[in-house]
Amino acid sequence: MDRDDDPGATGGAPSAAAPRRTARRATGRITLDDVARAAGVSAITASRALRGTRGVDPALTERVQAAAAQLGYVPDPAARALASAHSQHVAVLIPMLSNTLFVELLESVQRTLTPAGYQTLIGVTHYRADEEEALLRSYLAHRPAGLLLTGFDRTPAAQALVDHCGLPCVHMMETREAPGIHSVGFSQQAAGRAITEHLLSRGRRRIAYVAGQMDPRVMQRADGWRAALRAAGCHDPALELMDPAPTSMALGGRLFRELMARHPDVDAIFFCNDDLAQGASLAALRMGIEVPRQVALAGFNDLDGSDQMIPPLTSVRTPRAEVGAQAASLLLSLMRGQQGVRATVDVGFELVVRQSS
Amino acid sequence: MDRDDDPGATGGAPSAAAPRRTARRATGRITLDDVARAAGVSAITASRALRGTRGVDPALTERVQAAAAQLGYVPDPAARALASAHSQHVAVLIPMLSNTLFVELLESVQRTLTPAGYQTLIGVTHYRADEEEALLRSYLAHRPAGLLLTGFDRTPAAQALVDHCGLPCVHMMETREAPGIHSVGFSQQAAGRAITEHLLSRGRRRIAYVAGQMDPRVMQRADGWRAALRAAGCHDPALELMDPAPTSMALGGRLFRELMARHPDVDAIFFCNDDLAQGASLAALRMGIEVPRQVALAGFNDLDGSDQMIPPLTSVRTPRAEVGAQAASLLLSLMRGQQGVRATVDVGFELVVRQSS
DNA sequence: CTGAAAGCGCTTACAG
DNA sequence: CTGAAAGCGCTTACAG
Repeated sequence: MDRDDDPGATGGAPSAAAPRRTARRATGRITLDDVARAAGVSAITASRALRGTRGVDPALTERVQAAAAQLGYVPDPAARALASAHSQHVAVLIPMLSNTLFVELLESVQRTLTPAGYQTLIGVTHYRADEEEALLRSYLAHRPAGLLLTGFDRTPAAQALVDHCGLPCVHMMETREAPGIHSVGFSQQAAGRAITEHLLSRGRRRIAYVAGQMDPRVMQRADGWRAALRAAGCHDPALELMDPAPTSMALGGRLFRELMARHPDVDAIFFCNDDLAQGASLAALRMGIEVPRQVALAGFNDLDGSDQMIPPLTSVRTPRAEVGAQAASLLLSLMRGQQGVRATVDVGFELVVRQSS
Repeated sequence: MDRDDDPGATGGAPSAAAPRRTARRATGRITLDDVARAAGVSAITASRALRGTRGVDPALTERVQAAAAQLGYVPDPAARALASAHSQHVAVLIPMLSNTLFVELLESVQRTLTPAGYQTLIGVTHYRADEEEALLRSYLAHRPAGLLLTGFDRTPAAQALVDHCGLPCVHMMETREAPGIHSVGFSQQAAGRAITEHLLSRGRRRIAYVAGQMDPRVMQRADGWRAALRAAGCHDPALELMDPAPTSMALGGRLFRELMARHPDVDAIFFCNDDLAQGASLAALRMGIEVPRQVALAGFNDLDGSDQMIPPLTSVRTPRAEVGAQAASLLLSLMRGQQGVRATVDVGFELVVRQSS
């Protein structure tokens, strides 16, 4: 029996046989109660039907879904997080967005996580341990369902937060075999070594390493460069040129000029990132330094434009999209409590030899 | 009197003179109640003290803050959002992160919003109206405190969501004078016109417009280009070359070759974004086409590397950091309910004339 | 200036 | 397979 004069009825909410339990909330928001009432079930059944919990009568599920759709019901993430102690957020911490590498990584992560119903909280650390710690603290308060971190280097406090939060966590870009640690990446050291060995195979002996940013992975590539040169008996520490500034084409040009002025006998340069190598390539062109005749150039990450340089740049293609996709799906498995997932995924890398070397 | 055998006491919570009202929560989380108890005040007073609501005894405020610090209390954003109907989130919707323009815009937004206690929810729309609408719907469910949108073009449904959510909203990158609308940007049309007039002033008459992405602002720049050429009596619609693909150096090279093959008499090109112009510059170099003698090149946004090109590229410097900072502080004013804020802020643009034109 | 009560909108055990 | 009760951790009125 429908009482149209019911003072609690504010508008044409579809009234099923179910009794009106409360008047429309003060906020005006359409709630689970509204849906349950419209479907003629209890709130908890509506909740289960909407979340796809198994063990609900299919007929009821259908009725609830129809009611939700008709009312335009959108679950309140805050209420859900408060009640269940977990949000549908995944916190993703990356060092910098101005390096397109991380933009591609992020896009790939989202392509996997979004369809699975998770929302990414993007945090940019600017390569600063203190910023990462602050972000972690703030994001953890939001009770995310999982964590996606870049690399392994962080403050002890940040590490403690990660260790004690009890949340599934996957590390990206580097790999590390350790109990309870999940990671997707490749060996930065091996990649640095491989490109240096390529330059050695071209007969180069005075091979420099030029880097910006100096983050952990840049240092690991330096290790690879050093190891290859030591093995070949031609390592010269003076040919290591590092600058803490973020990488850019402008910085690449500047460091190239600096290096060539100081060591005119350098016959090859390995840059920690392609933007540096691109800037160097243009500087060489301006300075009349022939590439690769006088000096061979090699970059890292194979970014947009490297194949457009004159001559086209040799680089290392790093599968960041693959890293993002695999890290995200590994995290999904962990968040779903699946057993027997792989702890470490090495996606490898690929030398892209072009005319600059 | 402290009863150490109290079965509700699970662990060494600092027990002040205040009575234990409830046992420690099942979740183990440190709550406002814990802080209030430790400080010997009620939960609501602790809440007010921590939020800085005026009208709390300074002595109490100090005691509460000390207790919170000592216990390592972190407010629960979900509970706060649920109770107050507003989170400390600001949803920021941008089209793409692979265009560094938006990365810089975003960084600038965060530099203003983060210190003010707001957290940015970054949403990337990929220039797709349907993705923007979905993001809006999802973010609105999180009850953000404010909205930062890129431009004005969206689906009617998305527009309705923005209109009816009643949330403060600032539009970025473009400006529009309309009642109730807040925007920070500059005239894309005027910028397109200015750079074209510059090329005209150099004596060029066969001036092409080459663009990728074809988003609304790219089209507005096209309008400016068209207007300038019409005014000069030398507009040729055949010299408008647009491609829906995202801009990149590779695309710039391809479009340049295509244009020069089809219209060898072109004597200047205005590119909608610098990455296209950079790719074209390198293509010209490879093809032996002299810049600017045979064809002048001009880009847009003055991105990293444009001053490294051979010759250095003429461009339009767009103050995206300024846009981000001003948009964020305008939004802050609106969220704080301040009256008499400026509805429209035009931050202008600047021609950067280098040797390519 | 301070507090007791109610409620925000969900989900988690616990019953049946 | 379904539901009534309690509770998640805060803040909003409403009193005093």
